[in-house]
Amino acid sequence: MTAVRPRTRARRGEGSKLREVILDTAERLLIEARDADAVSMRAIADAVGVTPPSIYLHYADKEALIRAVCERSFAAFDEVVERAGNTTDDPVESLRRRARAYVQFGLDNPEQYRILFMGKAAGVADPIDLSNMPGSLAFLHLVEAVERAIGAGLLRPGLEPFLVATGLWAAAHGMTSLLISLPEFPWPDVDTLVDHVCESMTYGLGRPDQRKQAQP
Amino acid sequence: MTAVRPRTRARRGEGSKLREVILDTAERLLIEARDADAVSMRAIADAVGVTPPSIYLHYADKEALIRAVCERSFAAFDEVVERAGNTTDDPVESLRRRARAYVQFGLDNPEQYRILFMGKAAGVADPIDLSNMPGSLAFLHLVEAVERAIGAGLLRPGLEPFLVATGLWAAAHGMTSLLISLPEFPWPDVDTLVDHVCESMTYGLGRPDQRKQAQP
DNA sequence: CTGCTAAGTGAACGCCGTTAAGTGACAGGG
DNA sequence: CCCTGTCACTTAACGGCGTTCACTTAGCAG
Repeated sequence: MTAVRPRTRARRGEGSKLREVILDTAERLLIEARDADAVSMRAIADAVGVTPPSIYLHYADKEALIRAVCERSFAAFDEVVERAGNTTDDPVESLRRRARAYVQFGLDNPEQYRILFMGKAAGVADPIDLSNMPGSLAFLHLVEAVERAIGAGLLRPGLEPFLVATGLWAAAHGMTSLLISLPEFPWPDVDTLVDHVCESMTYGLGRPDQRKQAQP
Repeated sequence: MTAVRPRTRARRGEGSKLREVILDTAERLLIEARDADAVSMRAIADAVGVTPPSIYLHYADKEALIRAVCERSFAAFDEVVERAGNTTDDPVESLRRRARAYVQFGLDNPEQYRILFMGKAAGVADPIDLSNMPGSLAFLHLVEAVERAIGAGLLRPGLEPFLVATGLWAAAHGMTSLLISLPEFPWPDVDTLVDHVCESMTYGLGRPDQRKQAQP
């Protein structure tokens, strides 16, 4: 019962203003409910002050609306991570700051993160367009950051940047994902965890003197 | 249309046999649909050969039934990972084999994994009982495996086994989770990825000579 | 055979996402 | 000033969902 039909009809040619209002409202309800299934089209329509079919004038279906919400939330994702990475000149420290920013951003937008990165796989019928995903650009920038670290001689030469970036992404995502889905686990402090994992991946958990072989 | 009411009423005292039949059927439909939402109680009842209310004689609600399916699928999880870890005497190699087994088990039971480890956080009202989760025992065993590796002098002394185990878990989960949710990403071969991440976490991505400091 | 009770069924409730058809207001032309 | 087209929306409904309640039927003990 947030706003029950106070809305006045839009003027001619301004029908698409409703699109924005719906998006804002859906985002608010999604954040409040922390669960897309618990946000019904009817509830969104009610909160906007409109009837349910009006939503379909602007969004094909519920999934499209929810995805629009998530994509807008994550529009700033790449930029935030990039900015965090650019606060230092040390390419390895930069990677650590990127990881921190990644995890924090996910935790700040948990349901959106869950829908975008932890949802059910798209069917073979309508596969996700990876290139349009908000995270794609961020991943490309991560690959570049890895290349800089290798180029600076701080990571082992010969490492494949793509493979390294994929591994770093998986590690950051793993922390984010588990923190979102299993909050009752006795997690250490988030930054402690992120720093530990970055430290592990940079310097290794193994004793240097026990090192068997360093692959190229 | 898999089996439309061929079922004969159970004998007296054997009502709980239906419980197992429902569980088997729900598991089958869940695997087929790869999506719990797409498996309706009515569809399960139909496939069993029974009416929907009968399910509620054995399971409180749909969530309880689906969770029962997932928990049964993951009953063998800890054992599988342990067995994989016990195929070598080298404690570090053992960790790598555990990671491989973890990821593979998740990929073999993707929807169950997604529900158990990538679901929405339980509300504050009814928090998940972590100690009863199938993964809890596996995590404890992972902590022990880490302790053995430290005890054998293969990992840096002074490392906190719990923190290390949490980081390894996050890394393994991150790969599993992303592989499940974003199959259209150009993933490297799964074992290549797992091995790379394990290698990174063991020996580090950094050049040994560039090492700054080794935290205790 | 009778009666008890376990093992189900039938029918309904209120919700959901979605669609087809209808309506009313407003801008522009005559 | 009124007519008319069309844009912005509503009304009403469909089929499906999880779930509940009242009811019935079938197997067994006595």
